[in-house]
Amino acid sequence: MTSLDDVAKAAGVSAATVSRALSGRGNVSKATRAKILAVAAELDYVASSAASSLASGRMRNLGVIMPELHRWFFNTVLTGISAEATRTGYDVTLYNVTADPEVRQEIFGAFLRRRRVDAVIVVALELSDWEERELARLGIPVVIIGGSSGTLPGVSIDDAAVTELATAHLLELGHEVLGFIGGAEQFDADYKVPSQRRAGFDRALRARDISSDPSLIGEADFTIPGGFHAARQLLGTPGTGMTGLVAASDEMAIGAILAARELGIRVPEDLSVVGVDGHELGALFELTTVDQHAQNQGATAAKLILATVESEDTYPKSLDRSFDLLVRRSTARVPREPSA
Amino acid sequence: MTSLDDVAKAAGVSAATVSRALSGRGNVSKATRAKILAVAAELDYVASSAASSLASGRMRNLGVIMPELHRWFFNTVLTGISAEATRTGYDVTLYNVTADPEVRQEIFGAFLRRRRVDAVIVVALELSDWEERELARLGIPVVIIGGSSGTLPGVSIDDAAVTELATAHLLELGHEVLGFIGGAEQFDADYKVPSQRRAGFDRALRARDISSDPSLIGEADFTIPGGFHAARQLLGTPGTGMTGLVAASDEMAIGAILAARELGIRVPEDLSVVGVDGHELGALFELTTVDQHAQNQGATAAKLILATVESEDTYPKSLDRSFDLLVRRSTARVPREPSA
DNA sequence: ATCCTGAGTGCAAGCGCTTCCAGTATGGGG
DNA sequence: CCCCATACTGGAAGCGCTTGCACTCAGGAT
Repeated sequence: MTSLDDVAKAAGVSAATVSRALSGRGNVSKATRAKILAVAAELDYVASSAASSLASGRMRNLGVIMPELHRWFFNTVLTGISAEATRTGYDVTLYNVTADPEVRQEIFGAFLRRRRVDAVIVVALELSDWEERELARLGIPVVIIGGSSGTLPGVSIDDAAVTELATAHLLELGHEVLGFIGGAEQFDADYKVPSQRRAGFDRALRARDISSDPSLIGEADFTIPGGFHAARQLLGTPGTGMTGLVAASDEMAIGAILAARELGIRVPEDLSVVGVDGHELGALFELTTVDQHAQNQGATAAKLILATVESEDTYPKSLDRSFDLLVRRSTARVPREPSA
Repeated sequence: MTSLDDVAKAAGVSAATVSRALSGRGNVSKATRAKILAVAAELDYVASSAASSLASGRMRNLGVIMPELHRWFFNTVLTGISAEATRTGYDVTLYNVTADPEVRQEIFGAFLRRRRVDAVIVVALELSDWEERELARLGIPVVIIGGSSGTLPGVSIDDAAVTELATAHLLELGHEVLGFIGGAEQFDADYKVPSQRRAGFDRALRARDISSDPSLIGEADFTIPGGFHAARQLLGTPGTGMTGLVAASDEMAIGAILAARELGIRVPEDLSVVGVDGHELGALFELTTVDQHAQNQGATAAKLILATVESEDTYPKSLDRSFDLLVRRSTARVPREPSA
């Protein structure tokens, strides 16, 4: 392995100058820099990250903490983060916090404290006080995506607004008896998004003075099978008059469409279904949804936090937290005579 | 931040002894070790990874290279790798090689060469000669999952055997006219799994002296929509007499089931469908499949390579590359009078 | 002509660990 | 009772970079 000194000798300058030339910090004359760059390329020199980190305190490494990788939101956000990090020359270290509390404690209490990362992005994880304290103790920038924290900055979208928009869409189509599939109570301790999404649904109904029927609220785990089972129950109940269904995630919405098909309920003729996410699979099911630009959320968070790390500046003022209604064919004007 | 020296002073021993006590290398008396452990816990000491890496050359970091994160196989394998790495005290650094050749070159030519990782797992990526050379140059263990290399060791399953098993299952049920949905030609340059899976299908047919009908071979990209479109085309062709369909991935198999439903073809009464993977979603569609234990593949690869790194031993001799047929309800005995 | 400023460079002191080596006990074998 | 292996421990030399500081040398201001 060629070292800094090798380059310095070959270029006839000191190690300090090579370091400055390669890192861009400090003054080096044009000619010297060019020479050094040439020699470094020639010798195929790549700096040792450990040495560089130890001396400078900078790791060029971004930590990402997420509870799982299977669900669309997570791997999509991660893809966005990774792309942005790579562009900026940063590595991405993934900490997959599992349900096992020991693993979780190990990650916050030990892994992160090795000072491996310059910054941390936390994805859809509700942090305990202890975890927030551990994070704060690291003294590095932290950003939250998909979730919130009293003390930590986030780039999350407005999780109530998305379902409110989805619900309003159905209301505008004339639907008055709406069902909702969202997060189960037991999730909320760990993850506030489900209750926010639910709140948006309620808000939209309240704005039109429509009361929601508690028997039309289903609970699921944001997956396709979860949505399927919840929807089958909702749709199997006779006499509800439900003509529209809002699902708090596209995966659940797709599950609901599958359930409807199985029960012989036509979408959108008998039932309009709208989701939230912008999942790629939505196209296949012609699902109307609120696209939350998840990959972009990841990229934005990464851009934001890396800018902070690099410039030691404060966070930029404006963030793209946009989302928009993507109307496809799973929603339609309310039928004249409601089914069931 | 408390340092090694702080602990040494507080414990009344030298830094060398603290290092030995904490790392487990070298001899330290029981009493001294206990004292040091207590003091370290008290001071909440965690070693700086940069310093430790620089001095020892060990990173305690596992690199994972994958081309994408969306498809089930990738995030499942990654989950397995991550769990195992965390258990062993290793970080996981994710390199998401995108389609952009510049990114790819950057990762192999620069990121990996910073000596950040002790070992690399390459997932489902066909490497160019240059890439293999770069990897070899790092002088660290490399393992391939889902794919192969002439020179690098792999833990992949036998990709022909899985489809052979799936196909044999249909043949045993009496099906004689089988369709196949697999990878499109253009993928093969980058990724040999598709052609292997196809080879397994052919082999099973040949073993029973059944010739495969080229018009019953569909091409898709291993996703649900891909499978859907390919199957719709296959199933839309009248007069083929096809009663069984083998898909090279569960996602494509699910797409095929959706296509069949749309066309009014009953599964399994009119058409038996079998996939390969063991995708969680398979249960919802009652999909018969060949489970390849993807998460376990990731965990196995990680275990293997971390053992190599830790002990500087050679690779273990026996590996679990098992897969097994999981019969659900998407396959059935061939109908008396074939449909269409 | 003299002073000051700032660009360009090298020296050397670390960054916080690991580990080789040497030194001191300690205990069992002869 | 002596010797020597063995178990512990500390000293000190790095690991390969970064960066504060000191120094030189021009060129512009006075």
